[in-house]
Amino acid sequence: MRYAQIVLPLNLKGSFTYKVPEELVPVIQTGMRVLVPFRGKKIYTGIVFEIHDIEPEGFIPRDVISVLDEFPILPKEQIDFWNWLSAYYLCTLGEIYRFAFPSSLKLESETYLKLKPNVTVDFENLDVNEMYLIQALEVRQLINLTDLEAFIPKKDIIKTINSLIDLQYIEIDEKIGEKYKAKEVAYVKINERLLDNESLTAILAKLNKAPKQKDLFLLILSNQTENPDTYIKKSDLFEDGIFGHSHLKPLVDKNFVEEYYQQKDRLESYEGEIEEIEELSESQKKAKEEIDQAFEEKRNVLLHGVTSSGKTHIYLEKIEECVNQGKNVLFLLPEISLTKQITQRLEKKYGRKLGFYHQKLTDFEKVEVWRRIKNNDIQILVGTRNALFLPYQNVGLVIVDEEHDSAYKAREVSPYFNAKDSALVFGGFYDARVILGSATPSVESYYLARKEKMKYIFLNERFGNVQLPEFELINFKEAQDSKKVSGNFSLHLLDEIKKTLEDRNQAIILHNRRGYANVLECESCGYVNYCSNCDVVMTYHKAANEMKCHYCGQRASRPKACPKCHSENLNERGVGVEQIHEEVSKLFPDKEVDRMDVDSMRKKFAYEKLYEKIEDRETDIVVGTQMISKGLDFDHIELVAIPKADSLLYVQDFRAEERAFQLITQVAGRAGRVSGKGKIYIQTFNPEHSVFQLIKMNKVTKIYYHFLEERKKFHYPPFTKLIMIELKHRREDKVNRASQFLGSVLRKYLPEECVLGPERSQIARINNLYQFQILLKLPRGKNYEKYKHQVLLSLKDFNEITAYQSIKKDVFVDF
DNA sequence: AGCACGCCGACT
DNA sequence: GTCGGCGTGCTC
Repeated sequence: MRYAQIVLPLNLKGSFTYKVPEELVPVIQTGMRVLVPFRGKKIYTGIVFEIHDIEPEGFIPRDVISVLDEFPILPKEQIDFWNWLSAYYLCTLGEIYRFAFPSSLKLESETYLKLKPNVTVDFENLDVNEMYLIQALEVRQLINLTDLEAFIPKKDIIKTINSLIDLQYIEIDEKIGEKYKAKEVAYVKINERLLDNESLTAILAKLNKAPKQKDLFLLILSNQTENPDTYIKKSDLFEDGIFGHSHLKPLVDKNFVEEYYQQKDRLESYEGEIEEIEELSESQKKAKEEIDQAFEEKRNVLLHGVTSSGKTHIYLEKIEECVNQGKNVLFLLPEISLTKQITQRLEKKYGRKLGFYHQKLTDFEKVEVWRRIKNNDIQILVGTRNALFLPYQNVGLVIVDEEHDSAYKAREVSPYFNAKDSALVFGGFYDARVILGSATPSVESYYLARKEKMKYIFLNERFGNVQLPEFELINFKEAQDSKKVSGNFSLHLLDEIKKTLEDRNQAIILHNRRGYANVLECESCGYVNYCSNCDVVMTYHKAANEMKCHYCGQRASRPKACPKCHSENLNERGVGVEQIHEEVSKLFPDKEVDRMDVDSMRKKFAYEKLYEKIEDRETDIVVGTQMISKGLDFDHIELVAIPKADSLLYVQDFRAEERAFQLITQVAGRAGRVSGKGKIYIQTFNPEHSVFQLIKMNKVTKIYYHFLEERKKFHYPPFTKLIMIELKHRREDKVNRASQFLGSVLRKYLPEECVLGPERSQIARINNLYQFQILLKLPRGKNYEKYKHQVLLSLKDFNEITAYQSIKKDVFVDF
């Protein structure tokens, strides 16, 4: 007897045991997709994680219905990776499965209704809905549940179906079908048998009465004789509007013209020239040699290269080497929108052997990448965090670019894994080497590399020996006191911007807060506009003239008067990027000032358009949020200003200073990339702040030493491991009680100093769910697994309380 | 997760 | 009296 452990695309723990029927025993393998029944007639696509012959106890397993794959879709390495993810991040395999697979690859059965054979229906006793349904079934035989909503009110559906089943008129069935459809293109050609002169004359004679058809026939014929080897696209025939389907159809019906279809890739590939990469500079060569050496010792690498040091260059060399060894490369980026430079360079070299994968592809496009990876047609895959789950056969190199970027961390959907850390483990399973690259490595990675867990390689020189930009701290308090300010800008900064523009150069202004004003406050009664779903104030967006909640997305029109006291004096408080943009536009009325933030980039191709505008130097000043710190590599940006830099530090988060450092350094890196004369202006009330001082001095080792000292002092990572448990529920008292309970259980299992909280989350309510959190600070190293096991036990105790099962619980490991 | 079962309030 | 609200339990 053979049994299989099957993972289902549901948020359920572990796998389920199914019996493998005799006929499937020779074909089933781990990593294949199978169809299995689950709960009644419902059918799911599961994945075989294990095949064994241990008879289960306590229940009778059901049979595997069928095997969907000829070869395993998940390689062994991925199965190991999933198991590791599930154990490390305390999530279920089902969650990983759902996240990893495009939905077309995990078919679910759909429920259909049909009439029972040979029934006679007594319409007298049926109500309107029942009658509708029976009549519909008599016409269409099968109806799925979603179609039903079109003619029966939603709330009556269940009732109607149940009643008709009771009457034995209808029955329920499940159907499962392939969702993926290859994209097909229609072609036409003249029927070959007619291609001799005699038949052609006869046909043309026949078509004399239909001149349009005749012309179309002649068009196809001439195309075909001109280029006998190329196909004639059906859509091309109709392009100039002279002919239509009504002219072609008779020709096809009379068998003069044949129509046929060809499958076409949805994925556009580069078809242009293939270029070689340029030679490395001396310092790049040295860095590359160090990487080679580390790889010899099977060690991973943290490549810490200052902005414009040409990390990409080194990546390209390593990619080339890896491909030449017949192995494939996975190149991870935090967001696909910033792939322009790297993909342009890779495309020119690898053409069709390059693939992309990210969440913005359509489902069918994803399936096509899956197939190409599985067929080993892709040598280099550029993708975001979800690209870790493609069915790679042999990976030799993994590159995680901008490794410090928080986009590698998932906070929205489970599994809550960090793609940067996971990539290191992933590399281990494939026996591939990993390069983490950044100009501002995360404190954690820096620490690991310094502790020799990875090879640390520092590229301290910009490409072409170009100077790093110069930092100037502007004491805004002093400027204010001496009346040398205009709005949010010191006169000194405005002067510098003016000079930059006069030289026909460009400037960037960073202000990391969306909207126009943070709060709209009533002057007479102090009323502020709260979101009705969340415990946050609504942000005023002037461009859209509306109030937006940045947490649940709710929008409302801007109130004309205070809803409480009807005063019309509403103050705009807290400066947003829209306001800075407006201010700068007024200060430089004859210059082109553009804004770049999520709100202004929402339209399709808005980013691309602005990108080109900046590239063509039509834009003089770009005002934006953190978005402008990424990917804007242009030659003529010479000045970067951060008018309200203090706002970067006043964030309640132990990583606030690290983030501020990363953001400032990254945006500073946009300046003076070619000239080496970039200038950075940081306006602050606090020029003495150690982070600003350290950035200004540009002593990298000192900065990280500072961060590490702070982390050590307050027991934060990398010196401890954090796990954050967040509980959510519609009712505040309930989630409060539940988190108190979980807190006490955790304290029972763990030392007192490890458990912090529970406490109300910083935002106590989002989308009408009240949130509480418990923070666990666990020791690193050997004991960590032991402690984590205790956490699991606590969660198990908690789950056993049935009253708390409706509480949504999220566990963030390495929070 | 989703879906059925089962126990209490608001209506014909 | 019924309908339907959602809290609870289970799925190989």
